[in-house]
Amino acid sequence: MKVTINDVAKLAGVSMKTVSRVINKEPSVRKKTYDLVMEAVKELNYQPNIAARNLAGTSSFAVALVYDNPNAYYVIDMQNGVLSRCKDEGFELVIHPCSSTDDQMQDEFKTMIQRSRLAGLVLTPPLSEQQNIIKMLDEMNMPYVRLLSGREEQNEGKSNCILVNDFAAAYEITEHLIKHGHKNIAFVLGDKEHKSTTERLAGYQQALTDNNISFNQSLIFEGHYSFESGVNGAKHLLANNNKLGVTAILGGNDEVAAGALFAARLMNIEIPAQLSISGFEDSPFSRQTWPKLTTAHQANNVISEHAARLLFSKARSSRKQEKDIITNFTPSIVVRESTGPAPV
Amino acid sequence: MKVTINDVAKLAGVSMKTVSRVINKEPSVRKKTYDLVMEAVKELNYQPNIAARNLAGTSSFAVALVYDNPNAYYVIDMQNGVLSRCKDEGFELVIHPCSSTDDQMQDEFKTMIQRSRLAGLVLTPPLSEQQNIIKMLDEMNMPYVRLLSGREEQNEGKSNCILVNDFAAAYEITEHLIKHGHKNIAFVLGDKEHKSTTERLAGYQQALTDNNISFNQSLIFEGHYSFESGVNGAKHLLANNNKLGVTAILGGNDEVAAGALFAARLMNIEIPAQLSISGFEDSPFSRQTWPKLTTAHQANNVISEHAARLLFSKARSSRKQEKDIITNFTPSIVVRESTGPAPV
DNA sequence: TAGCCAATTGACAGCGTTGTCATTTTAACT
DNA sequence: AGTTAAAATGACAACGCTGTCAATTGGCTA
Repeated sequence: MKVTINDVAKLAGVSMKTVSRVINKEPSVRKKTYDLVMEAVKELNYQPNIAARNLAGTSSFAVALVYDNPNAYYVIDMQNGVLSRCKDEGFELVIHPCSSTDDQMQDEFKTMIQRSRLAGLVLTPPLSEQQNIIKMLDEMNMPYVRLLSGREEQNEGKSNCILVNDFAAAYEITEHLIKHGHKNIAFVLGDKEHKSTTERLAGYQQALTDNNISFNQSLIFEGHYSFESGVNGAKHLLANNNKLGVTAILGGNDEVAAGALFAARLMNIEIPAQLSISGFEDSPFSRQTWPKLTTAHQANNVISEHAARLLFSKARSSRKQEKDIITNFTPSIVVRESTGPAPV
Repeated sequence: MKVTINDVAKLAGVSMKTVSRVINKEPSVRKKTYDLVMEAVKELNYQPNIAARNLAGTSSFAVALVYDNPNAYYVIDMQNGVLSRCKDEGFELVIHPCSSTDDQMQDEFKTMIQRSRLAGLVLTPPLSEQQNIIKMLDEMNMPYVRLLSGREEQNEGKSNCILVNDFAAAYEITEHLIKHGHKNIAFVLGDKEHKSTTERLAGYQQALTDNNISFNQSLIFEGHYSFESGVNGAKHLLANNNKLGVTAILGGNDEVAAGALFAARLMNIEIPAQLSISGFEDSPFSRQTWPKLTTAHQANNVISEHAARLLFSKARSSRKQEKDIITNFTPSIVVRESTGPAPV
């Protein structure tokens, strides 16, 4: 029942170590030997024992995904992306949800790392922005990859980051609206603690500036990344029979946009005839509203898969200090039914 | 940096094996010795090495959660529930999303099991209903716990199941509506392949029967567990200026209900004044609609935690064949703003 | 053909824990 | 105090693999 590396070695007529070399894709194995071993592996349907590999080897075969995010869609995408890479590379995935506001979090985090003997970690926002965490990992000499909201050109002192260019996404969406004749474009922001919020706001402002539209603070609603916040924000912005003359609303993310959409409906405002609404992230949420949301597609599963790939390469070549790698992802706008020409 | 069981043993002045006994909460360790060891453990901040435990021990310290469910909220709840138990018990969690329709699924599944050397698995619907999977696990003699939709009294040939009583939930919601004067209660069903769908329908029918309301097939819309299906279902049921005289709609789950809600709004139907709507599951979804949905609360994180607990106890006492344990969870109705008295 | 270096392969110890079984200690009896 | 069984503890091998380093092989030059 249980097939060990020794069984394979015997069948192939080589030593255990050679089988090990083949399994681990080490160089300096003759092609002929390689084939011989692989044949035996297939014949016996040999499955390497992860525990033994972790124990014996100097490096481990597990990575952790750390998150503190209430958005289930986001988390699932992240997991699936990392997981698909893990499968290919024979790694295990340890998921570690946590609360960044919890005092004990850091200790617990450390415990988890020590227990699991990780090859590395993937950090998602907002944890990826937390300096104490980064510092701890550096001290432990533990490889990690961070997912951050940011622009490539701003990369100062950052290393091993995957940047999501929320600035560009917001710019593009705003420009899309401007091209459709919108001038009074409101924005229901997400949590201000999140870098993505400030980046999206900045992109929005830049687009206005580049199109000679002056920024109007009263069109900005400081909210949260939630449906309710979208409802409240839209209600506020459209108050008094739309005194402000808002013709478009950017939602901080899709949930916020969905909330805004709902509030507008309650006020008997036609979407997109009377009001355009857009979100960010292209979560399933944006397809569960009606009309469907124009949003900025952010391929979280692709991004997380990339993060995992980066982490693996980093973990493997731990001796030669790789250059600090930065990868840039720019969401692309997806135009659906919730945006249209500005009403005349 | 790295603290082993040997370090603890030396500090405590006992053998490694005794430390091992303490760590594993084995009996036959004197209280005094126990305290001594625990003190040393704390002083050194000793963390047992999972890989070594898995390798050396006869049983392993990892369980898998297997799912094939597009509902992100559901999956996250399941994960968190199992995970919290894992943390307490020092187990690792391996997550295994898969596609039950995929041909290769079963092979891949088997590979995963062999690689990970699991203590057991938690199976969620619809995989938990698939006989080929169950059979395979039985043949492999691999412990598992199944989450199923069903009623305790129906338990035939089932073992180690956690039953969610969707029948009772539907009954309760239907009765709630009947008590509020509703007679023409429509139902937008979920996927008919899911046991939960037939169970919910049966509960609905029983409640009608018990209250002398005849079942009307035209009030049933066979849909899917999706927002869009809810929209379509409601449109269909309320067509022709509500020819059928529907005063309430049950959504197959919260997503479906949210869709129905949206469709109703589009038709300028006031909720709940003119139409009551309810869902199932009490996912965050039900709080992201407006008005918030009346639904049947199903504590998935509690359920999954319970499943994990059951699995651990099963995995530990593998020799004595425990009696086939069945646990029953009955969702409880949560009345929010989407239901009210029937219009007169 | 011998000689030499690099490429390839193998022998063996050891990773940190637990299972087995032997040994010691304790408690409970004569 | 002496005996005995039970409880508590310890010594040591083993889990399945990889790192180290030594041994072997092959290819090439002289």
